[in-house]
Amino acid sequence: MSKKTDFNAEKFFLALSDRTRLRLLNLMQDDEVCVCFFTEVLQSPQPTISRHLAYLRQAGVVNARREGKWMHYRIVDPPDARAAQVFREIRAWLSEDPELRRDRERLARVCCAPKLPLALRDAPRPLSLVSIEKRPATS
Amino acid sequence: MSKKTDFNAEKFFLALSDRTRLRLLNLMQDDEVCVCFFTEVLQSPQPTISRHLAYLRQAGVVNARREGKWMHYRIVDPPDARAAQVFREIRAWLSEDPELRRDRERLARVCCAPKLPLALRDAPRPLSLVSIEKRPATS
DNA sequence: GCCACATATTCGCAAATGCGAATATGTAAA
DNA sequence: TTTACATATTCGCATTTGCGAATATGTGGC
Repeated sequence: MSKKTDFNAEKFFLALSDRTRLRLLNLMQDDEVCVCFFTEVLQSPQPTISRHLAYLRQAGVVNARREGKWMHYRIVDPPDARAAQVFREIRAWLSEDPELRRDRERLARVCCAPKLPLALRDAPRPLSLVSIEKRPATS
Repeated sequence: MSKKTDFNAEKFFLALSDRTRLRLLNLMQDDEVCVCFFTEVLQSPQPTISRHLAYLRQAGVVNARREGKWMHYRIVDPPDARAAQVFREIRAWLSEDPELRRDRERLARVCCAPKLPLALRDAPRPLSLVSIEKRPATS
């Protein structure tokens, strides 16, 4: 029904006009992220997260990739060059927001914690955080 | 109830998530513009235009200035420097949209027309267009 | 004061949205 | 195929939004 190319500005801004969705995008800043980490970091029910991710997908600002049972979401740049530039600047702007900063820290903490919350024992971690996690101890 | 400084991103994006409001902002690109021209160019009922302008005002993206019976609206940059940068880029991006281009042309035509539509005989024109209008004939 | 005019706000209602609860789908493993 | 688990979608329902119609407000001129 809708083609890849029907990216429009109103839909784009509507996707960004909700705090939950901004928080989700913020967590994908550096990497694709598995849905289970979104629910853990935002402390929101899974259907809520899923619905907001669907919203972002339909607006064309994220892609989903399946890996076994897990779904990874990543930011995708809009086809139009100026729109892509705008989107990058928006992300840079938002990343300074205090709550969003805390969210990213929380994601890092959750991923690197030696004792993961029960549900996340085998969940695939965001790549950038895995590399931190696997860094040899400074001893 | 709400202070000048409570500019937030969600509200900002929500303000931009509607075609009518994007068209309004686009018409203010170069100058402040009188409400009567908005209704003329967009061909929408006055209360609709007024409501959307109020929306933009509450989001902190435009200011209103009264001049006698007329109200002039102009774009105002957000207090945060990065937000302001983002807003400028957004406007540059949008100004390439075909419909928005046509709207600006239509505004120029309406303002410069020797026979103004009945209601706009005495309406104050946007400054940049007035200067075009008053340019001496090339004869 | 009254009137005319530009713009803003209110009101009522139809349509859209958001959310929790329940259910469905897709995948892996036994 | 059955089970378990991660994620997506559907369903009801309460809340919000958008719009036209009507009305209110602010201003200038008489």
